[in-house]
Amino acid sequence: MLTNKGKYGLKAIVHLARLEAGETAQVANVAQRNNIPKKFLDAILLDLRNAGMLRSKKGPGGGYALAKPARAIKVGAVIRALEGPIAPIACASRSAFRACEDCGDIDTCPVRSVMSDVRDAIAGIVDNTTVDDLVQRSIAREPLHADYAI
Amino acid sequence: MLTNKGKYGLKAIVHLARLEAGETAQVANVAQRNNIPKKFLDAILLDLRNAGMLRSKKGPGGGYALAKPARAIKVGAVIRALEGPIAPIACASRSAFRACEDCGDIDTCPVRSVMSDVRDAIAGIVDNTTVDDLVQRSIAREPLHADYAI
DNA sequence: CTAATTATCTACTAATTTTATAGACAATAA
DNA sequence: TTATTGTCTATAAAATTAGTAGATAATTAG
Repeated sequence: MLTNKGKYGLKAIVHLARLEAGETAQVANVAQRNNIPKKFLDAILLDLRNAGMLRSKKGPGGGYALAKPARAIKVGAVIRALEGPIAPIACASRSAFRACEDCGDIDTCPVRSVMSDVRDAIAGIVDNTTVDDLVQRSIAREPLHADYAI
Repeated sequence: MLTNKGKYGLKAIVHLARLEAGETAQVANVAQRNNIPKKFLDAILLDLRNAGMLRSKKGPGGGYALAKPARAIKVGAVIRALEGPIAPIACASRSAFRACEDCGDIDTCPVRSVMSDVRDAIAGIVDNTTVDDLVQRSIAREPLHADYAI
């Protein structure tokens, strides 16, 4: 499940990725443009900054910007930074494995088996989609850039 | 995310799928063998019964059994019955679509775009894996049936 | 230096969801 | 008729999510 935190974070990072090179955006602006509670976004952007995806600057004219090219930021990294492991269940996680307390034998557990497949399927998407991919798709779908307008 | 409810439900239905043809199992037994709180499992099996996957019989000698062959029950159906839609976010759900309140334009939303892909990836696994598949995998991984024992 | 601006940090609260539990009721078999 | 087993309603504890309040720190402009 993607919580509001993850959703807001993805929207915000796409917003930042669409800025001109060198430009920054302030939290208040990103929040307003994307209908995100400002205080909540404060905490979210801080997480993404601490994860190395954003850089920030205080004071007048300050704000946030990507710390690296949008094509170098995977959607999976954003989600993991904000929501933790992507596996549907801890025993199927690669980065944060933990056995269930109720589980007799992890090797024969049918739930773990299918949930590991699900984990891999999710990773196959989020770790092969970058923030730049999202920007390009958004642009491609905006009315003025639709196919029939070419 | 798979909650305990979904995990317990999957374990229980696999348990029932491993019974002899015509045999039933009582909730108390399924609960004990799988380390599931009995009262919680009561509610779970009821959900699966109401979804048409299980049949039940009251009284002495009663219990639960599959309502159809294990190969006709998809993991996705079990999860949906117990946890609702599989999409990570409502706007990416096919069965229970709902727009986000904060979303300006659903057609260009980058979050919805990638989460739709994730939804399809998850469905690709859970809707192509049956309860019988889980049973077969469990059996194949049990020590006495391991490859080296052939 | 001062004042305005903007990010950072800590602490807290409210709402929602998950994870159950209690106990009465209904059906069935011996 | 009694013991057994599923069914149903109501409730509560625990955990997670979603936010808010308010002080602090850094930077810029004047």
